[in-house]
Amino acid sequence: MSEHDDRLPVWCAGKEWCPITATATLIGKKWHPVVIHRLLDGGPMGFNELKEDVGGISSKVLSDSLDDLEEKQLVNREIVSEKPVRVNYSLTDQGESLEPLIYEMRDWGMDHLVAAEDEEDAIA
Amino acid sequence: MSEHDDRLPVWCAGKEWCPITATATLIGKKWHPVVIHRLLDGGPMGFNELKEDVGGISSKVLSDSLDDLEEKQLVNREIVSEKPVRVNYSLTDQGESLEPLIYEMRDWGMDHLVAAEDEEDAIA
DNA sequence: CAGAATCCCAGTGGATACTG
DNA sequence: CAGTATCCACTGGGATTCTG
Repeated sequence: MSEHDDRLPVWCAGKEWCPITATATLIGKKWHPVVIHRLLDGGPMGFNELKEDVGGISSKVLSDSLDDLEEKQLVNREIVSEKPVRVNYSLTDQGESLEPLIYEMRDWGMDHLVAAEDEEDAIA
Repeated sequence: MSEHDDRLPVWCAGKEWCPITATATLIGKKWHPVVIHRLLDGGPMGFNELKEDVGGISSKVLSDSLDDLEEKQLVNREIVSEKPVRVNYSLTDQGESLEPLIYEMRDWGMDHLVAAEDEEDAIA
């Protein structure tokens, strides 16, 4: 542990290191949570399979996202075969550990936003 | 319920409406999670109090964030007095319902990123 | 199949200064 | 006290095209 322990309350604030901001920085980009969710739920898979599964994402953006997630140690990239090229994406242990968080996001959305959508439909 | 129910698995995909992306859209901006966390943990408070509490955020950005959170129905803005101007920010019920998610973010960060920080320190 | 290369744009977020 | 007003730099993400 570092010297900030006596200054920083457990919950943190933005002044120094903040676990919430840190977490948000890791998975806060547009497609990251969904990509992780697909890998959690669908197991290891290839690039185009993942692309299909995520849906609505371009190759470039998925590629960028995967690069970022790999750099952040949340996703493993494994070359399975050379000809034809076959790559397998899976979650690292760190990535897998996000399971409760990702599911919490999904469940919250289901519980609190579906209803809102329906209300809007009702109004419209 | 709408007609997509038979096409969309419970977990969703990006193709149509996705609860994960929807949730991320709500709280995915840089300071949103921290602001919500401060309000969860510190109760209703005024603008500058919140600014201090969050730490490292400018007036403009906090103002923008609060506008956005208010528009998204996660935060209440209540004018308490006119002279001097006194405003009170608090969470709506919808905002409060994010408690498990926000705490999950905090806890995950504490559990999985503090160690990483320490490793980096060790290497450096 | 799994991307890389380019181009481009809108949206954040930060700095600074000012106000009712 | 609680913001606004500017200005700006950055970058994330989308469309399109090309490649080993």
